[in-house]
Amino acid sequence: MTARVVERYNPRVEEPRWQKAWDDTHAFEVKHDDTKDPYYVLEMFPYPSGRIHMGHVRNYTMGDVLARYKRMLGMNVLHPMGWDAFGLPAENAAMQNKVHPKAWTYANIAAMKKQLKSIGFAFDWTREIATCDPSYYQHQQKLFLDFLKVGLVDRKKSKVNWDPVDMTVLANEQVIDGRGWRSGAVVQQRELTQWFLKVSDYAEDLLDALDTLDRWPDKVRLMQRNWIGKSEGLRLFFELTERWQNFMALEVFTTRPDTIFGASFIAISPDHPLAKAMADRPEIAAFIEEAHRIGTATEAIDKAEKLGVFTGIHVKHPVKPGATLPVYIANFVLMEYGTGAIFGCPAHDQRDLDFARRYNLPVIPVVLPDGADADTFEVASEAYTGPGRAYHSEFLDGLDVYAAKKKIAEYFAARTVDNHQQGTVEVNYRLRDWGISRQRYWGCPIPVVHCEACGTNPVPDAELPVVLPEDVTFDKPGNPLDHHPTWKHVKCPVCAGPALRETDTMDTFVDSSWYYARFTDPTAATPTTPAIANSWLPVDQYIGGVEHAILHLLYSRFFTRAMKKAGHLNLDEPFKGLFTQGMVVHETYKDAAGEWLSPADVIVSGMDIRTAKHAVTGAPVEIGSIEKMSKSKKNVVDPDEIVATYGADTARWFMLSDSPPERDVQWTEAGVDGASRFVQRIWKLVNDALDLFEAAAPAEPDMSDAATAEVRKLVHRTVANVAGEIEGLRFNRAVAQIYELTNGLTKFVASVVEHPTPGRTAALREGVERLILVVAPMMPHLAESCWALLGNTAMLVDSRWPAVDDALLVDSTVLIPVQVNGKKRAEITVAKDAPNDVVEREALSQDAVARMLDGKPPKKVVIVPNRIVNVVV
RNA sequence: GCGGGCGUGAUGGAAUGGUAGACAUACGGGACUUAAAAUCCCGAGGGUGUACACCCGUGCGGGUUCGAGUCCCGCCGCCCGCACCA
Repeated sequence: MTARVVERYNPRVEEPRWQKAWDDTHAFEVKHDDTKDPYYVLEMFPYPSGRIHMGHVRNYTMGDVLARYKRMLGMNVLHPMGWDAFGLPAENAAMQNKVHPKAWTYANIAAMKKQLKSIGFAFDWTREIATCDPSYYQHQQKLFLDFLKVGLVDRKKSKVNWDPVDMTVLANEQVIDGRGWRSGAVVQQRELTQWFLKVSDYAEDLLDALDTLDRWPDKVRLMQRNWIGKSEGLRLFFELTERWQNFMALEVFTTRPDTIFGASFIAISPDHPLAKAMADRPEIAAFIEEAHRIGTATEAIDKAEKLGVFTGIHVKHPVKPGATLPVYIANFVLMEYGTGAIFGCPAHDQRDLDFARRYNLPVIPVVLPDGADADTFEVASEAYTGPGRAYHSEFLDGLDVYAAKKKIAEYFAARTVDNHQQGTVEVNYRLRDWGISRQRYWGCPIPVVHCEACGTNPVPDAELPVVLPEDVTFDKPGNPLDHHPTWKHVKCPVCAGPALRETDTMDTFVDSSWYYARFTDPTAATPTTPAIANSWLPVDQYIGGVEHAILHLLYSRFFTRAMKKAGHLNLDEPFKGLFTQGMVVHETYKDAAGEWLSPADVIVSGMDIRTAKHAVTGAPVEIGSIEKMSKSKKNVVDPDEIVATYGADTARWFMLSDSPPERDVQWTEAGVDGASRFVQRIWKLVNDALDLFEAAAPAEPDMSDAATAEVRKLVHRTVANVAGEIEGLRFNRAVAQIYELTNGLTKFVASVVEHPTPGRTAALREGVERLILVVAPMMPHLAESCWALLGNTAMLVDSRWPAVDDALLVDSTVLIPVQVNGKKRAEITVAKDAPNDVVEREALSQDAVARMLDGKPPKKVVIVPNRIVNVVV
């Protein structure tokens, strides 16, 4: 036998070769046909910032493994990719670099698409969509108009963060210490008329349906649950002791009506109508202004003291005849929640207690913890919010919190104040309607026209899309659409008189709220083709970052419901399975001057005490903490460089190895080197095996040969296990299984070389082929090269996942550990499913067991069949 | 503050209540080589011991169990989310 000269596997040649072959054969293009089972795997599409980063590589590799695996199972796999292409960075680039947002965005898309292609993802690129393209956003405008028709759109005033220099609305996260992140100007609270999508219409449904999402992480469901923030309570009227202007009564919302006997004050929000009506008094005006100032500095809320100002007004205590409660304006009461007014029960609410201590208001405990003594129980600096029984509460005394709430609700329901039922049971949600208006250029225009004569009217369907004008300038602050000389001047669609276009564009979260549906028929003349959308959706497996756990996923869930109502599809939940992957992190490096350094500029050495120096200057470098890869800390590794140096398969393999996918993975040189070595090991294994195949006559595996039987069991077990791990997205465990198989096969090659038989060689061929097939979803290029080397003329990409011989998964004998008092002392090999008495006899006959027994009979022998024996002495 | 998660070798991490440390990385030793790289083989939680072997060991302290990394209670530490939501 003459061993071939094995060239090292060269990904720089092989990878582009297979990428081209897949392209040429349209391997990943999927048609909507119903002969095969559909499977929809989707990764969160990227913002086209210009470069992909390792986080994308990790995210898309996971989806790709699943897509390729499901394809091998014979499923019709939809695996599309597109671009979340509207957004502020394009406008910033326009301002800084004098490049048009459209040109900038499409150049970035082209660059990133090239990068994604170089990693060999099995995307159906014929379905590519960019949300900034009129062919996409015209349908979004149609959806907006349809939502308007079915009553899911609202136009109302709302408070916004207004940057007076940039003349734009800022999101909360763009306000830093009360100032605009870009201009540094003090942000104002302004009331603007905004478009809203009525998410809150579905609050209850969005909450309830979380229970049906059993393939979502509990963590995400919990975050959504908290975000929706349902609370059940009572709306309760308090009558003023005497009328003040038009105010006869104050309405509060409370979830603790059972503590009404402990009430000692009323607090209203600085934005409450009563507070506003009193703003002519200087001390109240000053207080309101101060509260607003703190309100914008989000961080300051943490430490903000509970402050208030007394209004001079009192209300009648609703259950203590003759008693009154003072009314304060308090900085901790939010106008946006409930009624903007509360009653304070200091003994059982921490905020109320802090407030009461400051203003010397009474603290009256009315809930007694179980086991506490009514005579001695006191509330000092910590409010008691736990369960217990009502006391000091007259007709509620003795009832538990739940029963007391019920009874007091009935009591107030039967009374009236100021012609209102005094108390009404009500459910409140933290979730509010979704304000989608943005005073920006690079977004989807809101398709409405404002006419002085006819009011606000939708743009007729026939006139869609409302296309963004391209001749805009960014040299003035404010919205370029608003500055455009002609664009906004149109005829009113109703009276044909002069009218103005809406110049606000939509929040970019709208764009990403329905793209998964558009992918099912990306060239349809309507937003979706309902029959096609319904057959693909819901997405079987959605994969992305946990940072979208709340907003994007909640908005998408809302959109699915809204699109259903408007007749565009017929399902409730868009994503059946959700997986949130961890970040890619890397060490950080700083030089003596405190400047961040790129890993490429640093040489690290040493083991226990690691030191680093600059690659060029040799200057000492400080090794910093491990952080998410980010440009600002320079701890990024460029996928292009990795692909150029190691190849895409190495990067893919490393991203899947070691760390559980939901956790962060640390990018290390050593790890990448290890992955790269493994690529070569597989290549060498296949080449070594090939020498043996060429020398041997065809045959069946010889199961009478112990080494053959053993290796075949390993092969079939691994195929079965890897399938299970991929299904469960436990890629790190799949990787470990594949390592074990490779180790096993490498050893087997040596034994076949030593004692070659046709039966052994046949088993080796079976093993090597299956190894390549199970590796294929993870390292598709290497797998194709090996597959071709093994003599296959058809591409592996069209191969099926290998069948498993179940008979090889069960052993006739089992190795069972024997414990004495729970500590392992011996192992026995017995027939599978051997009767307990046989197992017991065998176990007790072990030297180590006999020694521990010391001649005495065992107290007890626990036998778990085929698993373990525990002898209790 | 509230809610959730996590603490296992030098490192990333395995382990339906049933042999703790699979697999990988780093490390050490050996083979091959003029040499190195690559590759292959071997070793390895800590401790006692010539060996067979024994003791200790999954953040800390208790508990349940024949048996606990896993379940329960109480601490400590780290991470994440929400944050005056009445």
